[in-house]
Amino acid sequence: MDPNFVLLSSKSQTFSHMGESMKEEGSSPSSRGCGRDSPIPWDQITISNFVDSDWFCDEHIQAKRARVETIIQGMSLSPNPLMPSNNSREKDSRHPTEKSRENKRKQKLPQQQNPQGGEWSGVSRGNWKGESHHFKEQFQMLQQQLKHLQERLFQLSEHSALAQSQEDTERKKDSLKHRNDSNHGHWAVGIDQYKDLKRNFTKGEKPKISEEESQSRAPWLMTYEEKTLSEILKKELTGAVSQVVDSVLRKVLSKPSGYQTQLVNGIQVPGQDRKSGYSTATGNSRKDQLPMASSQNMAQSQAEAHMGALPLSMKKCSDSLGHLVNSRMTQKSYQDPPVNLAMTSHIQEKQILSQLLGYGQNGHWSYSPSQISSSQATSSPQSLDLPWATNKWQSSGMGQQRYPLSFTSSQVESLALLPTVKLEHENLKTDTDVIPFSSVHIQEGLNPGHLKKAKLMFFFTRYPSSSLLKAYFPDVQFNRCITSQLIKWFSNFREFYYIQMEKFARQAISEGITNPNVLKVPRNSELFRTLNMHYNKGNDFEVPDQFLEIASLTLQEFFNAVTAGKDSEPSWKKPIYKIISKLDSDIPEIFKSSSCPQELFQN
DNA sequence: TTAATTCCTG
DNA sequence: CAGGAATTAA
Repeated sequence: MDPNFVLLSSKSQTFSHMGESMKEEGSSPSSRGCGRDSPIPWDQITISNFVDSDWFCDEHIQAKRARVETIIQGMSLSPNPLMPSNNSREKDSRHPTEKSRENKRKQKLPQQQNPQGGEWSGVSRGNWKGESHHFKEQFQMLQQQLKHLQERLFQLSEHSALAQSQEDTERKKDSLKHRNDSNHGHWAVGIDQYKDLKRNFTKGEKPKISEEESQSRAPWLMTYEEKTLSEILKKELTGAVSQVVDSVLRKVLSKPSGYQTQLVNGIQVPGQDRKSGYSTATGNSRKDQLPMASSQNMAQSQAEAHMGALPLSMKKCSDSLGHLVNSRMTQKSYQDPPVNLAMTSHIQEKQILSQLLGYGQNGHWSYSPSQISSSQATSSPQSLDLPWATNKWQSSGMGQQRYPLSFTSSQVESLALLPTVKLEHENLKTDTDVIPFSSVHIQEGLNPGHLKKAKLMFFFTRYPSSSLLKAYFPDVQFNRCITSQLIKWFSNFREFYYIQMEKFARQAISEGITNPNVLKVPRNSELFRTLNMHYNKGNDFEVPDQFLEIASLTLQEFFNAVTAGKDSEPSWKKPIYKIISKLDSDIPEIFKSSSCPQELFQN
C-alpha cells in the first residue's frame, strides 16, 4: 500500500507549520544549552523541555508559551499558508523537462478532471460542514485548556522556586505513588479543577508513554513535583489531542455510510468483495471519477488481487496526480474505524482534520516523490521519528504488506542503484527507525534495477503493453516519459534479439544446414550465451525453457525467410515479428514485486 | 493526433 | 541504451 508516501508527504507537510517552531526548539543551541541534549523525539522535547529545561531558563518561558500557542493555533488554523510553499517546492524539486511536461498535461486535462473533482469536493464539503464546526469548537476547547495548563504551570514553577518545602515534596511523592497505583489521581498535584476536563478528554484511553518509560527517557534532575507536572502535562496534552482527533475521526468515519463500501480501493473491507466494490461503484464513487483508462484499471485490479493495494504511482499514470492523490487520501478517511484508527498515524489524522476543516482540497495535496524525499531529507531525523507514529505503523501491518520493513543485504545493495537523493533518503530512514513505507517507495524514474528486471521479463514477454508494464513495475511512478522509456527498452531488447536471431540463422545457412528443425538454442550454444549475457548478465536468473523454444522458432523463421530469399523484400522481417509477438507468455507473479530483482536473486 | 514500432546512429 | 526519424495503426 502506498498511503505511505501520501502519509509521509502529509507528515512533512502537515507539520511543517508547527514544525517551524518545534524543530527550532528541539535543535536550537539555546534550548540545548538549557536542557540536556538528548536524542529524543521532538514531541517529547517540546513537552519535557517545556517543563524541564524551562525551569532553568525562566526567561524563555514566555517565548515557549507563545510557541505552544502558535502550535495550537496552527492546528486549528488553515493549512493554506502551507500550500503555496509546498507547491513551489514540488515544482522546484522536479526536473525542468519533467516540470514542463507535467504542466502541459495539467493544462490539457483540467476540463476532464475538474468537473469531477469539483463535484466531489462539493459533496464532501457539504457532508462535513457540520462536523467541521464541531471540530473547531473542540479545538478551541483544547486551546483554552492548554492555556490554563500553561498558566498553572507557570504559577507552580514560580511557587516551587520560591517555597519548596520538604513537606510539599513529600506530599507530591505520595500523590505520585497514589497515581501510579490507581491511575486515577491525575491531578493530585493540585490541579484538581482539571480533573473533570481530563476525564472528558481521555475517556479511558491512556497515552502510550508509561510512567517508567518517560522517566527513563527524561531522567533530568527534577523534583518529584516537577516530574509529576511533566507527566501530567504530557499525558494531558497527548491524551486530549488524540481524544479529539479520535472523536473527530469516529464521527467522520461513521457518517458517509454509503462510501465505505464503495471506496475500497486497495482497502480490504470485511465481508465485501473488493472487485464487486469496483463494479458496483456508483457515480458517487471516487473510483469512478478517476480519469483512468480501463486498461489501467484492469491492470490495477489484477495487480491488487495479488499484492494488495497498489502504490499511488499506478494511479497517477494518467497525469492527474493531484486529483488522484486527493481521492486516495479521502479514501483513507473512510476506512473502517476500529481497524484503521489504530493504523492511522497522527500525521494522517491531522491531515484528515485539515481536510475536515475545509482545507486541503481541490487537489492541493499532490506531492511528487521527490518532494517527499527531499522534505524528509531536509528535516531532522528526530522530527521524523515520532514514536507514536512509528509504533502505530509498525503494528499496523499496512506497510508490511507491500514494503519490506527491514533491509536485507540485497536490498541494501539494491539501494546503490537508486538515485542519489533517494539513497540518502533511505539511509536516513534506516538510521531513524522509520522504515515502514519508505524502504521501497515510489520511484520517480527508472533505475538500473528496473532495467535488470525488464531484461528478465523479456524472457517471458517480447511485446509488453504499457498496462502490463505498469502492473509489473508498481514501484515506478508512471508518466508518459517513463512509459515510453520502458517501451523503448523492450524495443531495444527486441532489436538485439532479432539481430542475433538473424545473425545465427544466416550463420547456420552458411554452415550448410538445410533442415530448419535442427536449429535449436541449447544452453551450451553460443547463441544462448549471447542472449544470456545480454538479458541475464551475472546469471542471476534461470532462463526459462519457454524462451529458448521461442528463440529456436525465431531462428527457424529467419532461416526459412532467408533461405526463401525473402530478405530481399522491403519488410521481410515483419511476418516474423508478427509470429513472435503472439508468443508472449505470462510473467511470473514475483516480477510484480517492487523489490523484484532482489527477491529473484535470493531464490 | 498519438502511441507504438522499427531502423539508424552514436 | 538513448535519441531521432520514419512508418504504421488506432
